Amino acid sequence: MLNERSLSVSQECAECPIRHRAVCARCETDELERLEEIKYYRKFEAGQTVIWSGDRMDFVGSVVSGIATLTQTMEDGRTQMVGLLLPSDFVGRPGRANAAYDVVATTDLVMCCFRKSPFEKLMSETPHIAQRLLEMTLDELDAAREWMLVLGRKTAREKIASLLSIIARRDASINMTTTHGNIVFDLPLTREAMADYLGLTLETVSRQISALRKDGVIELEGKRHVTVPDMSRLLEEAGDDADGGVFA
Amino acid sequence: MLNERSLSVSQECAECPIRHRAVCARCETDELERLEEIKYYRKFEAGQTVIWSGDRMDFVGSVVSGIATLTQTMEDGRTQMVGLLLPSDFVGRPGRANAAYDVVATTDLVMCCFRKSPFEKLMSETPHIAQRLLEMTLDELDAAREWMLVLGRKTAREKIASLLSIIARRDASINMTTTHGNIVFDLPLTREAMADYLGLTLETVSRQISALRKDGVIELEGKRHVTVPDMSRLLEEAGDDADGGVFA
DNA sequence: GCGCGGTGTTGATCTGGGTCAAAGTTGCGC
DNA sequence: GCGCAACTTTGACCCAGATCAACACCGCGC
Repeated sequence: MLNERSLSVSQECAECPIRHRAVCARCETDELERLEEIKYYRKFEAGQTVIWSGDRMDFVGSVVSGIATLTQTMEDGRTQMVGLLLPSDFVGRPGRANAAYDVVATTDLVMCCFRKSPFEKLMSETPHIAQRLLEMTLDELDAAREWMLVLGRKTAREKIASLLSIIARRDASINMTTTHGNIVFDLPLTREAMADYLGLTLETVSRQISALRKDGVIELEGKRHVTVPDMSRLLEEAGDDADGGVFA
Repeated sequence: MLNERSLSVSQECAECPIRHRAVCARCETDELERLEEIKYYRKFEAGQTVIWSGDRMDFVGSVVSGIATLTQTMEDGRTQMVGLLLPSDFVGRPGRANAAYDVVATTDLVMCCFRKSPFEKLMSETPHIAQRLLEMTLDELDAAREWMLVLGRKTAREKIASLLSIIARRDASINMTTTHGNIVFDLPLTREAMADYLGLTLETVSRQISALRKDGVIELEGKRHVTVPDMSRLLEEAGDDADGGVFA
């Protein structure tokens, strides 16, 4: 979690992923200076809604720390998570006035935001920003399509294994928490949120997690702390070839 | 279908969606001239594979006429369609060497292609190309996420209705084939392809289409020719609010 | 006209995951 | 430390859609 110190003018840039990854990788000095003018931070507590689908959205931004979800809900209450936002992920769509999805913080969350219209102006004047966003959007599109295979064709057990694989990988790239070869991480989602991501019920999620534990594919400490003794085994359970699959 | 006449140098630009929609909308003359150098057409017959997942892909392009599908296949043969390419849709990913999905022509198909590396160079020199691609990619991402809701949370009947809605709409925007209020179109997909799109079996697709016909939601002439007497009824069956939903 | 392969329909049966219900676990405010 | 609420697990039963099977339709080559 970002402390006040790190939010001071001189420090924040080093901490802000969008500055580094989406906008600033190849920025010149004058662009950096302009960015300062339109940038601000927002903090949310676990459970808080960042924005409701349909609401006016006058900013874009990226996750600095914490986790948020993107969900769609039908009138009768069925909900489907369509994206998981981890640190460095970009939120919001240049050129669209209203949010298309509910964005909800599932942990305490810090976002680095940019007012939209100046951001768009900056983008139109700075070619590599659009290119960087294109690259990121294409990655998201690949992830969404990979997830379509999970939702459409995988069994409940494969779905759980796929989700654990993704979390393990994303988490590893941030925290590098491995203990003598084991991969160790905390589930950032409740069983219900996992169910909404996977197109299952929470009961089925619970049962399949129990089954994977019973079969030694994962180890559980409490409800959330997971150890994966053999990642290739987990990938196999997910129905991916060991060489990549969901991680492409 | 494009005839030879329309492929001559002076006519083709008017017919080529990418030129108009993805690249040329705001091009200057010199850019148009450069584009000519790297542009070529490819034709495919129904059933032909445009490119296999994993193969080297040295072009990007867009569909001029006909329909293609984007599919993923697991080792055991389960397949999931992750995209439907209709005229004007863009194919390929700047900055990636190999195809991520199988692309298959489901009807006779004409594509307008650009050799990739000159296209990328052009893109880096012409800001609005990257911006246009970003816009298109964001639209595709929205479509993919909309489809995640269909795959994860809708019933078989709702899935069929959702697919019919999408085809009706896309088709209408191209052909405007409505007869005194009715929406009329031909299904461009086999029952099996529909099943692969919807995460169902072909038997279930067949049964649900029969059920929708029996209930008067659609009318069928032969296996493929569909009439929708009441579009809002179809949208209701799809589980979308009448105001947009899948069409957002 | 006939046979054949691709496509589509329909029926019978099975089953993975949903639904309903109950009880266990954890953490927090008082 | 108690009580409550949120979260999780587990069991019993059910049903939507898968699977297996048979047959109908249709265009095409001979």
